[in-house]
Amino acid sequence: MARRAGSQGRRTEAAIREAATRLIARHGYEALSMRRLAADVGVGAAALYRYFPTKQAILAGLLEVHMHELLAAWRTERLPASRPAPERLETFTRFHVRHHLPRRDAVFLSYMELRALDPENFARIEALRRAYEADLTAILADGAGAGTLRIDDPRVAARAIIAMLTGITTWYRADGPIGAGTIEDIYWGLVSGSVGLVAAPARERTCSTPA
Amino acid sequence: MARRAGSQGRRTEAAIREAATRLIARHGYEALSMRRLAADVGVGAAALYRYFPTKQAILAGLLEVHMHELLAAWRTERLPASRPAPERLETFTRFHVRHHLPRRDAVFLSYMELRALDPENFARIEALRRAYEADLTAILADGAGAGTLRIDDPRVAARAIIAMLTGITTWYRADGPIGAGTIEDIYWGLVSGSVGLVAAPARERTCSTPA
Amino acid sequence: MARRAGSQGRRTEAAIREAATRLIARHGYEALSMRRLAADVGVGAAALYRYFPTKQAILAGLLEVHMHELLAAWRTERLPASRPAPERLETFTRFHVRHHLPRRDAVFLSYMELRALDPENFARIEALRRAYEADLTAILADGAGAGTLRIDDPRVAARAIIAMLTGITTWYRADGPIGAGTIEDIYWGLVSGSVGLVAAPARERTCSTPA
Amino acid sequence: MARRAGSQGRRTEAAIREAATRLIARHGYEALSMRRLAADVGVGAAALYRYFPTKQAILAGLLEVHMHELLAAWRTERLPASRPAPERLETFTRFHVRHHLPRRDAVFLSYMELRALDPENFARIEALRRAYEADLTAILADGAGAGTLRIDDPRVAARAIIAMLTGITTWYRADGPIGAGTIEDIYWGLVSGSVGLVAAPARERTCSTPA
DNA sequence: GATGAATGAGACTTCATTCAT
DNA sequence: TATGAATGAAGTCTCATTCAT
Repeated sequence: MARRAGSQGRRTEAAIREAATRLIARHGYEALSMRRLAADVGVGAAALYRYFPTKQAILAGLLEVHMHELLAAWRTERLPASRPAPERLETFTRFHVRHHLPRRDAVFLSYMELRALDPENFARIEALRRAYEADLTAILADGAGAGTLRIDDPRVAARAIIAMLTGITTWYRADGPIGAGTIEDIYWGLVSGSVGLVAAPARERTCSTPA
Repeated sequence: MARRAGSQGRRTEAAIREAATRLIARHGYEALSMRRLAADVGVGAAALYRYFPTKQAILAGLLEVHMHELLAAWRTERLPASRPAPERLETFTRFHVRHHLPRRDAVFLSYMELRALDPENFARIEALRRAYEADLTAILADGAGAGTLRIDDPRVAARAIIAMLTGITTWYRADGPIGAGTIEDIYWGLVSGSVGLVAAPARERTCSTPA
Repeated sequence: MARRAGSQGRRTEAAIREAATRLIARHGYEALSMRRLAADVGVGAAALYRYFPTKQAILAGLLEVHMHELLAAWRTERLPASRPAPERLETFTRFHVRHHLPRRDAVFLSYMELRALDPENFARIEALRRAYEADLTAILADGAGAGTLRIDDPRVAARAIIAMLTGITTWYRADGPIGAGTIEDIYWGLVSGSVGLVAAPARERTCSTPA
Repeated sequence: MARRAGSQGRRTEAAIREAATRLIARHGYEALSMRRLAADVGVGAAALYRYFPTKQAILAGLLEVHMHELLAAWRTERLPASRPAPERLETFTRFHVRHHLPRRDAVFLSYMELRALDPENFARIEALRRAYEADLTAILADGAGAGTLRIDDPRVAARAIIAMLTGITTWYRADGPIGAGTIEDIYWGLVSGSVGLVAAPARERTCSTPA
C-alpha cells in the first residue's frame, strides 16, 4: 500500500518530531530505535528517512528548534537593560518557568541529550544555550553592579538559577496538585531570595540572622 | 594463562567500576558497550562477566553504592533534629557540595541514568534518593514551622535546592579557577537566601529591600 | 505537473540509457541505485519505471542494444567468406577496435556485467556474443585450413584475440597521446603476428628465430 | 552454543577467504552479502567480524594477498635482465599462465573488482599491479631495443599481452578437454608471434607472407 | 509525463552474552 | 582468573519498487 489516508508529508514530519520528543525524553536517545519510533508514528522505519537523513539529525533538529523557540520567545518578553535588574530577573524567572512547564519532554531532552550530539551539532546548539545563559548572567551582573542584587559570582549564580528552574521538569506534572501559576510564584520566591531580594510586598517577612 | 597469585580479582572489579563510572558519565549507559568497557579496563569482554552478571547489574551496582555512600556519609554528618533548622540546612548544603564535588562522574550518572534502570533496580535506588531528599524536606519543614525559614512548599523547595546544588557537577572543574571552598560558600549564600536567611556570619550583610 | 507538449519521453529514455551506461561502467550494476540514476537523469526515481519495468531490464536493454549494434555494424563491414582469411581477419580487427574505442563504457559494461543478468537475459545476450565470436573463429579456422594462418586452436585463438582487443577499453583514453588510428595499427600488428602473419608491407621485417 | 568442534580461529579465517573468493568471483562483490558468506562458511554473520572489520577489508585482503603471491612467485621465477628478451618473455608467459590457471576465481576477482575498492585500498593494490605490468613492459622494451622483438609500443603491447593471457580465466575449465600444458603452449604461440617471433622449436614453421 | 510518500526486504554492522578451555 | 570464538537479536540505514495524484 503506497499511502495511508491522512498521513501526508507535513503531518508525518510533525508526527515524527512529536513521537521522537516523547520517546527520547522517556528512554533516552541511545535507547530509542528507529523501528520503535516509526511504529509510534505509524509508518515503516524506512519512511523516517524521507524526513531526516539520520537518527542524529532527528535529535539535533529537536534540540535546535527547541532552543530557537526559547530564544525567540525570550527576546519578545525580556525587559530592556534600562530597567532595574530585580524586575528583569523576575521577568526572566517567570518567563523561564512559564515557557518550560508545558514543554517537559523537550526541555528534559535538551538538557539530558546534549552529550548524544556529535561534535558539530553540539557546538551549534551549545552556543544557543550559552546565549540564553549569558542574558541571565548579564541581568545578575547588572544587579550586582548597581547594588540591587547580592551576588557573589554572576556566572555561577546564573547556572545555579537555571539548574534550579529547569529541575522543575523532572517532577512537575500538569495534572498534579500544584498549578502553573503557583509554581511560578514559589520559584520566584526562591530565586529572589537567593540573590538577596526580600519577598514581594504581599508576603511580609522579617530579616533574621540565624545563630 | 594464569595470573600470578594474589587478589588480582579485587583490583579488576575496582577497575571495572571506575571505568564504567567514567564511561557512562561521559557517553551514557546505552552508548557504553561491554567491549569498550573491557578494553578500558584492559581485559577481555568475557572477563567482565566474572564480576557482574549483566551490564544492567553494573549500572545498578554503581548507583546503589553511590547512594549508600551518600546516605552513610550524610548520616554521619547531619545535625540532630533538635538543632535549629538554619544550622541544619547549612550543614546539609555544605555537606552536599563537599560530598559531590569530587564525585562528578558518579553524581552525574546517578541523576542521568535512573531511567536506564529496569523497574526493580529503579524502585530500590529511587527509594534511597527519596530518603535523602526527605531529610532535606524535613529540615525545611521544621524551619518553616518554627518560622526560622521562609518556605512556601518544603517539598518543592527541597527539590529546587537539590537541583541547584547538584547542577554544579555539570560545569565545575576541579582544576578551574574556583576552589571547592569558595563553591561551598557561594552556594550556601544562594541557598540561605532562597529560604529567607541573610548571609552567613562571615559575610556581614544588611537586610535591604532594593528599589 | 505536466510538461510542455512534445516527446519529452524519448529524450528522458535516452538520458536514462546514457546515465545508466556511465554509472554502471563506473561503479557496477549492483552498486548503482535507482535513486542515483534518477538523480543523474534529473528526474524522480519513480519516473524511471515509466521507461523500464525493473532495474534488471535497464541492464539487459543496454547490453542487448550494444550487442545488436555491434552485430549489425559487423555484418555491414565484414568481407565475404570467399576472401582470403588474412584480409578478413584484418577487417575484423580494425572493425573491432574502431567500433569499440568510442564506446568504452558500453563495452566495459558488456563484458563485466554479464554475470549480473538473470538467467533468461543472460542466455539471450550470451548467444549474441557467441555469434560474434563464432564469426572470428570461422575466419581463423578458414585460414588455418587454407594454411594462410598459423593457428593451434581457432576457438582458443578467437577468445584470446577478442580478450586482447577488448582490453583496450580498460586503459584507452580518447584524449590521451595515442590516436585511434595508431591503436588500430598497433593492434593489427599484434594480432597479425599472433597468427603467423608477418607485418604489413609498410613495415618490412625479417623472420628471425631467436636463440 | 559457543563453539562448533573443528571450527577454530585460523581455520575459520581461511574458510572465510576461500568462500569469499568463490562467491565474489561468481556474483561480484556488491552482490555478496555477509550473511550469505557466513552461511557458506558455516558460522553466524557476526563471526565474520572477528576476522575482518568490514566487508571492504575482506575484498582488499583478498586482492592484496593475491597480488603479493603473484609478485613473490614471479620474482622467484623470472630470468635476469642479462638474458635475451625472447627467453624472458617466454618465461613470463608460461609463468603467468601456469600461475593463473589454478587460481581462476582469485584472478577473475582481481581484475573485476578493483573498482569496488575504496580509494586507499585501490591505490595500494593498483601499485602492485603496475609493478607486475612494468616488468613485462621492460622485457618488451629490451627486446625492441635489441631488435629481437618487433614491438610498436611496449606499454601497449604489455597491456595487450596481459589482457590476452588473463582472459583465459574467463573460459578455461580444469576439467575441460584442454590440459594446462597445452594452454601454455598455445598462448606462448600467440604471444611469441604477436611480437614477431616465429614459433618455438618444437613446431617448425615457415615464414610466409600471405596474399 | 512525473512525483511524493510510502513500503518490506534486506544490507552491513554491533550488541550483550555464553562457554569450552 | 581470563580468554577466544561464537551466537542471535537487534541496530541504523538503503534498496527496488508501488501507486494515488
